[in-house]
Amino acid sequence: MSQTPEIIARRILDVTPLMMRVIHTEMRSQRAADLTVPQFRVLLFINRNPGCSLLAVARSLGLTSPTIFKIVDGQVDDGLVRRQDSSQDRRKILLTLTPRGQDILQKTREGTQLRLAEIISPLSAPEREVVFEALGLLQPLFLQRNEQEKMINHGERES
Amino acid sequence: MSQTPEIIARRILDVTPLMMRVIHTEMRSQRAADLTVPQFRVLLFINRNPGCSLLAVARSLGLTSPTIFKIVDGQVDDGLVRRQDSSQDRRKILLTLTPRGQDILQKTREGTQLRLAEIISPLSAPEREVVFEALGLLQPLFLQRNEQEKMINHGERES
DNA sequence: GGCATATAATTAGATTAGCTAATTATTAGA
DNA sequence: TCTAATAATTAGCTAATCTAATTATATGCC
Repeated sequence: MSQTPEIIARRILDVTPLMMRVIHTEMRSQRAADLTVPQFRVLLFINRNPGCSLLAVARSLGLTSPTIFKIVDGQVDDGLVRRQDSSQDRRKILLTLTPRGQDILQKTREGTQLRLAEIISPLSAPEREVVFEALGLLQPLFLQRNEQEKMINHGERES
Repeated sequence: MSQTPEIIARRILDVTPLMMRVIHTEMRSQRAADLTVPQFRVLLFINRNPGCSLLAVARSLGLTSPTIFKIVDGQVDDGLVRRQDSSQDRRKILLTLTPRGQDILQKTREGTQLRLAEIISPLSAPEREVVFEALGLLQPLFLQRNEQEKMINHGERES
């Protein structure tokens, strides 16, 4: 018998905050790096998009520029991110990771991934298959949803 | 071919913050109720376990008692939760929802669940089955992990 | 029965993340 | 050129989270 979308939604609502909480905790316990989840996500984005603007980060994470500003500001102080003025458009800044930022990003990613891997290790191979497939199904749906919301908030601009 | 726990972990790390972000946004957009995610989860638990203690809420959500205390305190002020002394154990308090709390919980749950249901509506019935099963597999693992962490924290304070 | 210890709620104080609104500098356009 | 829009920033607020400490009560051991 098939589960309705409502039942699935209910379960998403139960489980997602729980997972998020654990991810938070695991990430903090990475002694070397000690990044929070938003900090980690900012580093990830800058790593994938070197030379991006602050606003680009904000849009991609679905947050506002003051929020990203604060996070990036702390990361510049910590020597993880470099902020340069743009010569093309002097209103903009260009964000890149410092070597230290790259290093810490990689360590945190590896560490947190390892802890999560431990947590899910009781799953059998077929069960892992199910989880993998499920997350693969959910990801594009939620990505798309985020995009839609940004459109609504910012009007219809292209990045 | 089987996915390794590391691959699954990576995917959890990609998808969970994304889902969380959408849940947050959807929940805030419920104009009638305007609950945050943690507030919502607290109400949910008290609704399922009327007369529970503060610590029971904290444990079940994987948070500390001061955190829950603050949330509940606000909800008592807002007339959503009732706090009574326990006659059996006078250290404890008994938490129940007020009618207003029940009402707001139901409205928010319906609203947010409906939005989530919309988001996942592109999934086919078998795909929904996969998602449902996957979340059912993950939930106990992450719940258990939360419990373990509390143990560890307690233990380290003594040593 | 009385003291040591454990447990439950709370308080205090700090940090991080998030928001909106306002400000400043710069670019673009009518 | 003067006005609009855009990018970064600042200011000031709220919420959620933590650890550490405090208070009240219960439990268990001698």
